[in-house]
Amino acid sequence: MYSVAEENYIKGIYHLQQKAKTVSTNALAAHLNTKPASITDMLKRLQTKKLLDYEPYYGVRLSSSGNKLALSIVRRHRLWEYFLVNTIGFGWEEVHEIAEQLEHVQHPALIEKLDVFLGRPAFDPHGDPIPDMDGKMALVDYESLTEVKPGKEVLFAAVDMQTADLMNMLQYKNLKLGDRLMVEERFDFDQSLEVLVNKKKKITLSYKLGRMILVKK
Amino acid sequence: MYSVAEENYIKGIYHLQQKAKTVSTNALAAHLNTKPASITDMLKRLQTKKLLDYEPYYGVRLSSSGNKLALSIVRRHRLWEYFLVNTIGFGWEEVHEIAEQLEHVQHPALIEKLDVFLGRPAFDPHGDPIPDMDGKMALVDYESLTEVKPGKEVLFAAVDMQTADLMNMLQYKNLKLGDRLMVEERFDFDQSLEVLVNKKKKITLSYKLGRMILVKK
DNA sequence: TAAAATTTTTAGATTTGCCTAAAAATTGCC
DNA sequence: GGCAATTTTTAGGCAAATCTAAAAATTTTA
Repeated sequence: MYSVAEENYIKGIYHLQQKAKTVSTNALAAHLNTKPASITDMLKRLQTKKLLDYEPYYGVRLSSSGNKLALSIVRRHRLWEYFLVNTIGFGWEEVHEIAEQLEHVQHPALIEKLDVFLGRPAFDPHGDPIPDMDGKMALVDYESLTEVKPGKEVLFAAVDMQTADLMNMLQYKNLKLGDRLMVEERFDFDQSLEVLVNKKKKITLSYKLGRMILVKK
Repeated sequence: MYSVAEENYIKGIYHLQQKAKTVSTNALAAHLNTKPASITDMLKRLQTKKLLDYEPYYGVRLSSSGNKLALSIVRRHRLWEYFLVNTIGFGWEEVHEIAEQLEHVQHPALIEKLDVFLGRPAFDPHGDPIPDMDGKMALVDYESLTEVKPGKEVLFAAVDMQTADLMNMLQYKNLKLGDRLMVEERFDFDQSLEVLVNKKKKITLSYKLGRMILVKK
């Protein structure tokens, strides 16, 4: 079995790999809130466990077994998030931190039983797809709200990163997954957006916030 | 917050304290599967955190804050066991090890929300009472089946310790909490028992097994 | 009650996972 | 292409939690 620290490294590399082919020591250090020297240490250890391909000075990639492990951690995390929101009534802004702990609970049958109880959900409360036992998950093709042509109606499908700050902000603006959004204006001055929500309410979103809102047609 | 190791020491001392006033280094080492030297180390650390009263060579007792912490860990453990059996369908023989991990997940609202969802159960699947938020729980006065007078009918109320071996054995003999038991014979030779279950089936129990079966009137 | 047996503590070492400071390698720029 | 800036690694150290072996204290027993 793998330690909590090891699992967090693998998961971190997995997430950063979604945006770039290989992951740098500094990027991983920032993501995991540690120092670069600690990253080098751990990469060497995970290398010997064949979870990743690590070439000093050239960044790191997950091996196929590392990728499999990452998907299983992501699966655990997202199923627990679904449970926390839909079964015991947490708000979506609170569950990320709890799921970070729950995802490391080890037991061969636990996640399968949880999945069955929850009804094998395909998406977590933030719109991210939940991998199945074999690591397969729904293909998603979200784009950021800042990239949508004004006048086109889209669906709020997911958030880019689940920081509590962001979730609280969305809560405050009363934006929920599934809302219909139409960009009415995009101002060149500060790139802020005027958005019509569900054909009723017009709200203002900063560029930074718009970037975090992922939508689909 | 306290580490997993610290919580396990506090919980171990709590359980051993149920049977004796003070807990010896050796007893705790056996209970936690560590060496006596490690126990001494940790007791000194927990002493400085005021969780216990430790007098070298004279055993240890939980302080009132240690006792409060122990009860909250026991509460978490038993609520998770209840969830695993009654919500997602585990057998009672499998859940102890999983709950050992889940009990260390830290979050101010998690256990309260879980408790509400479960309907504030008073007993876990092994018949042990679940402490409430203030550490209060149902008073139980169980006795071992080996101490019951032959001919007296009693209810199977709890098991003394939840080892997987014991739970599997009870599973095999088809004994469940709530069964009505009557000791028909107790043999002097090996102290084994002949027991009538639910007025229908007669089974044989070894002394060691009978000791683990806790009953009430 | 003194020697033997047992229990407990101390001393010193190990592993994991992290740190800081300095050295080495790579990249960026004129 | 060479110097400066940046990134990454190495070296050495630290804290938590464990271990073994030896010393000290307590308890048992003859």
